[in-house]
Amino acid sequence: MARVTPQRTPLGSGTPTLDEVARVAGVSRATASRAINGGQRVSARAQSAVDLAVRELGYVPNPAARSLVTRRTDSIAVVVPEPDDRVFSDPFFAGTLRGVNRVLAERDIQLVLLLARPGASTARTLRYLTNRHVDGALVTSHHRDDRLAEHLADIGLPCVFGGRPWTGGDRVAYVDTDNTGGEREATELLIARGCARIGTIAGPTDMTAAEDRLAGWRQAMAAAGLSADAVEHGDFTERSGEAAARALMERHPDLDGLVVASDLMAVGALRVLAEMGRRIPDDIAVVGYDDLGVAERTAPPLTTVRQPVDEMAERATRLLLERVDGVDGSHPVRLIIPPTLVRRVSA
Amino acid sequence: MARVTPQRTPLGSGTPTLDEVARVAGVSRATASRAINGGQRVSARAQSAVDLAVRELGYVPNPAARSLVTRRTDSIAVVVPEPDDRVFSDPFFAGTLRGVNRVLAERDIQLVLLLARPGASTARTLRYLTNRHVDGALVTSHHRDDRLAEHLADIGLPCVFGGRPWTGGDRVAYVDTDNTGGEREATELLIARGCARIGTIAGPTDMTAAEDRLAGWRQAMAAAGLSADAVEHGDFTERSGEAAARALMERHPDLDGLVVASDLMAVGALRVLAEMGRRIPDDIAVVGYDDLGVAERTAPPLTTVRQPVDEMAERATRLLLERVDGVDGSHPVRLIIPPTLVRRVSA
DNA sequence: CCCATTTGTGGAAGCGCTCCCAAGCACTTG
DNA sequence: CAAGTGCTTGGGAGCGCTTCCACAAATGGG
Repeated sequence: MARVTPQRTPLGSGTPTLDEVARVAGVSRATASRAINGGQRVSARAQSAVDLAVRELGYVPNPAARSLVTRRTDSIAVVVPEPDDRVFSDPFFAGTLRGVNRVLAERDIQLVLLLARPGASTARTLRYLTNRHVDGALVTSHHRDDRLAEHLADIGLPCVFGGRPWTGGDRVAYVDTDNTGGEREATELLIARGCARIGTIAGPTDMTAAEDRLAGWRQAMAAAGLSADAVEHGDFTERSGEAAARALMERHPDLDGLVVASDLMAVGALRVLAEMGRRIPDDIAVVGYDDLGVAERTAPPLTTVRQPVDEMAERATRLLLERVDGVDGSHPVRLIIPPTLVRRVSA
Repeated sequence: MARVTPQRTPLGSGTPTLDEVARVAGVSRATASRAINGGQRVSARAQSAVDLAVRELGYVPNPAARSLVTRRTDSIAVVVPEPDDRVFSDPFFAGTLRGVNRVLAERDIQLVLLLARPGASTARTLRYLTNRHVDGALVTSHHRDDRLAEHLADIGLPCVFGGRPWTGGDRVAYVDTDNTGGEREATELLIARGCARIGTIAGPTDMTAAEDRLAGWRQAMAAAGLSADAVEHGDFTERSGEAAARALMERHPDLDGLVVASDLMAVGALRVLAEMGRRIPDDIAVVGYDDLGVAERTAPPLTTVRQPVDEMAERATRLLLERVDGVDGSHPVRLIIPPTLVRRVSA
């Protein structure tokens, strides 16, 4: 890590320091510091003198100096081990970021976005976290191979996972939704409406949420005594949903029900089904997963399983902040938020 | 800003410091520091001793301490004065983040995402930047009212804007694309193919990109002697495109050409036109703007103006890093990247 | 009215790091 | 052989801040 141009500015000239505030306010640096940080054990007189000086000088504390001694950075990382377009275009990500941001805004904590390309830069990400550049980490969209959970547990950085990690789930806290139950319920809906040949478009095999949903589909199918052989995998994108639907319908033209592990993939599937002239839901009923905006705008509107992403993100963030504050040692809490089936037209 | 639980860990126990590295390597702290930071003026012997000690101890430098003296944080902020879903679901944002990240990855600089709700938290954002928590700022998607450009120029933080700011454009650097020229060209295409009644769905009136595109449309219309009265505004979302198209077609049912200021809005417009039974491009030709993935998947594929978002973001980031490195004082550079017309089916 | 408490204050000691500077050293060179 | 040259090296100062600690001043109870 070659550093560049030190450019050691004198600074005595520009930015005011705590010393100057103290001098202007006519108190010691210690008192000024106390007054600025919550004002415990500070007389009203001193407090207002400091306040005035701060305003007058336009003083802002130097975060590096502060965090050097407090050992806090007042920022947390959101780790996304997947910087492809996929992440950004997925409303799941948007919702997560929104939820996180809402909580952080309350407390004046900043968000550092760590986009780690799988493989190469995982090391970099890990180094950054090990450095304690941030007070904690929120990991989202992790895959089987990045052993992030274990690594983070090893370095002892407060962290919370969005979604159950593959391994190390017993060592880190995570917030998840009942993917299995949700998809089971979705499948049961199709069964209840009389579908007999139900296929599924599952998500990537290296993500727990996808595998859990697939398991839910399997459970419902087994319970109804239906054969669970019509499975195709996508990667949660619309395009992959198209491809999967095409493959599925080719192998199983008799399908009258389709359980899709994400709304985006369902959009692709709907398009393919429309092309093939299948009427929905009469010829084939379709149910998606997510309900993050797209489901209500498809043709026809998509019956789907809603996961409360905002809430999950919010809960995860609060959990993380608690651990950062040291409220709870490092007990690996897990929080499961229930999904809800949302009925529209497609099933 | 009340701080929480100081939890002053002794640290002498846990994380190794430079002192310990120096002791283990049998050199002074100064030499150890030099060895770690690029190894200028360090003998091979000392260098390898330090390297060994670092590895052995698992030493990672404390970023706060380092940045306290170097006055650098090795991180930059991406400021998004608009944390709505809009930002996230817009491929423009995704492309920007991708471009930025690509450049930062080369240099081990981190990305702090500053989502500022318009109004309230702008102050917070500004404070964060004033604090010099980051070495520089990249501002994207700014609106007329956040006087971010002036503020940033005032506090003297290195910054680059993505898109020309409303005011203060003479005080800050920015990277933009020729929105006016791009939309003019798009309009000329419609005129060339024989359209005589051309309407436009413009973007929000408080964004320069949107206004520039509208100006381009006007220029082309004026040059062709056509009346430029069929204008409707959206906010770059699909939904607003729908509404605008509906309104436009109601007021001007005779339209045979439509210039839309974003592909997302064009998607909405296409849907409305299809509902109305208009054939595209025969009854009405449509041209979009962006070409960031959606245009090639519409029905029919959308003729559009491509803005090279990735490149713009990359250039902007490089420009920012130059200013952070102090290569260029604060000369308000501006960089204009040309758009290109991409012909598909819709026009 | 004195002593025990509470409350407010400032001095000073660092937090871990970088970097200036002067000194040390092994060589050249005149 | 003395003086100059270039490269390494470590001492030490200091970045701006928080917080421990000791002390002074105010308060209150017996």
